[in-house]
Amino acid sequence: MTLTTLAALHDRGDIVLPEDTAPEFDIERPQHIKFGDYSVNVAMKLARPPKSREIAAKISEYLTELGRLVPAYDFIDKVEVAGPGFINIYIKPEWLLRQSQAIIAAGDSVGALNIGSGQCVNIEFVSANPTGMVHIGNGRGGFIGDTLGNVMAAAGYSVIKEYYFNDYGQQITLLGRSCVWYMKHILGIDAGERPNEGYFDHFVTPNEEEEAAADEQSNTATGSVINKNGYYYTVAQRVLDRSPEVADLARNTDVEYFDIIGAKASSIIMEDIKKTMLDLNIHFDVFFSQASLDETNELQKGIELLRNNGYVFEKEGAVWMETSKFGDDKDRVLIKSNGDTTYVASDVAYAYNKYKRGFDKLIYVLGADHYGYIGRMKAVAQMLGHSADSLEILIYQQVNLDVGGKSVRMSKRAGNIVNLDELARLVGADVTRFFYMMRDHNSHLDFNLELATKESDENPGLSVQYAHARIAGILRKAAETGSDAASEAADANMAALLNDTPAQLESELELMRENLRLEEVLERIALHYEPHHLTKYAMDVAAALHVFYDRCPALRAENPEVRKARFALLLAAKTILARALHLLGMNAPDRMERAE
RNA sequence: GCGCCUGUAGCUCAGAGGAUAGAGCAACCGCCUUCUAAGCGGUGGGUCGUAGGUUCGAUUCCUAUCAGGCGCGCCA
Repeated sequence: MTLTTLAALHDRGDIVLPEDTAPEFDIERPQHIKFGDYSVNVAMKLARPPKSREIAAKISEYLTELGRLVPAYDFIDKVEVAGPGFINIYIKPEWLLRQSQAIIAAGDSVGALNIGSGQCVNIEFVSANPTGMVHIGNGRGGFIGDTLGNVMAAAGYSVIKEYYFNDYGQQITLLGRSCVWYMKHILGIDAGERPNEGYFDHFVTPNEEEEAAADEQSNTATGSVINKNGYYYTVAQRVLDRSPEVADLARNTDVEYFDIIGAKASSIIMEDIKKTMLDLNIHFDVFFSQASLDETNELQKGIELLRNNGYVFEKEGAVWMETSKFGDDKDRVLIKSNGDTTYVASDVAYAYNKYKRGFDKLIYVLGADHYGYIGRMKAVAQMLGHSADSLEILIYQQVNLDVGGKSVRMSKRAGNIVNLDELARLVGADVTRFFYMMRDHNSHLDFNLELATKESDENPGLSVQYAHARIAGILRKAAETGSDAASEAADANMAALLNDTPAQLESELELMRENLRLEEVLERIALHYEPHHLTKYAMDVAAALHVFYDRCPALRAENPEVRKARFALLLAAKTILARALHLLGMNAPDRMERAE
C-alpha cells in the first residue's frame, strides 16, 4: 500500500487525488485482529463518508487484484472495507507461519534495520560527578541511554555511548577537603569542626553505632558520631591505603593538597561508579574527562570558534555567548570576571569535541533538573555551525521513593538516598533494568523499594525471561529424547498447522504476529527515542508464547509434521525473546530458578 | 511570574488523530496423572483532571483552567 497504488488508481480514473499535495495517511495495526493485520485510513483522508467508503471499495478491489496476480503481494489474504472507510488488510495465515523460519535464520541479528544507514550517534548518559555514588535517581539515565543505544545500534546507527565526568574545579577541591577531614579522624589528628560545604556521610548516634555497623543503609541514621561505615569515610580510608604518603598532606591545610587528595578520592569514586554500571550491564564506550578538555586546549578552541563565528561579547568584565540569538532564554557566561571558565564553557568545548569526532547526532540523556540545558545546548550546536536537530536532549523525570504509598523525594539532608548498587544487589540487575524501562522517560518514577524487593511474581520482567526459559526447557527435553528441534524446524512444513483447532491456530498466528512486530518496535524506538516500548513489547511476546504453550504441545504433538512446525514457532519466539532481552541489557536464561 | 513534564482501572503505568481505551499488580472464580503453574482461562473494576475548540472522527492536536513535580546562577 503505497503512493504508487494510489497513483495507479488515479490514472485509471477510479479515484481523484488532490493536484498539489500528496495525500497523507496512516497504515496501522488495528486494536482488534478482526479489523485485519493492517488498516489504512487513506479513503477517509481523501473524502468524507459516504464518499470515503466508495473510494475505500475501489482501493480494496485493486489490492485484492494485486494479491491475486502479483507474486510480491501474495501475502494478502483478503481486503475489506469497514466503518467510515477503513481498508482492512488481512495477511495469509500460512505466510505468517512461514516467517518463523526467516526469524530463526536471522538469529541474534533478528530485527536489525538500516534506518540509521551508518550515521554516527553519540549518546551521553549518567555523567554523574565522581563525588558520590550513583543513586536510583540519577541512575535512571543509565537504563534509558544504554537501552536506547542498543536499539539504535540494531537499527543501523553507529553508536558510541559516553560518560562525561567532572574531574575538575571546585567540587574536586571540596571533595578533597571533605576527604582530608575524614583522614584526620582516621589518623587521630584533630579535625576540627566539620566544614559546612562538601561531601559527608550522615552522623550516627552512639547507641546506633553498632546497629549502623551491621546495616549498610546506615546513611539513614543521624546523630553525632562519625559513621565509620559511611561512604566518604571508607573513601578516605581507601585513599590512605592506596597512597600512604598523603597522610602527611592531610596535616596540611593548603588548598593545593585538597586538590591532590580530591583527585585521588574522585578516581576511587569513579571506579565504584564504573563497577556499579558494570554490575547493571550498563555499557560505555568512552569515559570522557572534563579536565582533558583543558589539557587538549579544546576549552579555549571552543570559545575561539564561537568568537570567530561572532557570537561572543564582553559585558561587566565577563565573556558571554549569545545563545539568546538561537532561542535560549538568555545569554550565558563563558568566562567569569575572575578569569575562571564556567561549566557551560566546558559544555561548549565538549560539544565541539564531539562534532569534531564526526558524530552526526549528539544525544544527551539528562535529568529533569537539567531542563535549562535544552535551549542553551541547541543554541551552542548552531553557533558551532550545526543544525539544532543534530543535538537532541532527552529529559527524564525525577525518581522519588514510594514510602508507604507516599512519594518522597530523596535528599542528602533527609538521608534517604538509595544507591543504585544497593538496588541491584537487592533485586538483581535484570529486574532493575526491566523495572526502569517500563516507564516513559517523561513520566515520574515512584520507586517502591519494598515492592521491588518482594517476591518476584510481581515483576513482569521475569515472566519474559520465563517464556524464554520455557522454550529452552522444551528444547532440552527434545534433546534428551534424541531429537534435534532445530533441524526438525528447518524442514517443517508450516501449513501443517492450518489443520489445528481454531483456538490452537489462533494462538499460533498471534505468536507469529507478535514475533513479526519486533522490527517496527525497534524502528519506533530508534526514531522517537522511546526505549520503554521494548518492555511492553517483550511482555506481549511472552504472553503470546505462554498462551501458545498452553494450547499447543510440541513434544507431545501426535502428528510429526505439526511437531516440527511447532518447533519452528518455538525457536522463532526464542530468537525474538532473546533479542529483546539482550537489547534491554538483560539475560535470556535457559532455566529459571525460584528464589524461595 | 515565565517555561518544561505529568494527570487514564484500587495501585504502578502503556496507549503513532481512528473502530468496543489496554497491560502488570491487587481482588474474586476455575485449571497441575501434562514440554517448568514465575503459566493459562474467566469475573469485577473507567465522567481518560475539568471546560471549551479544531476534525468525518480527540485519551491523543489547540486554548483556558485545576492539581502534583521540575527548572529559570559570573553553581556544577
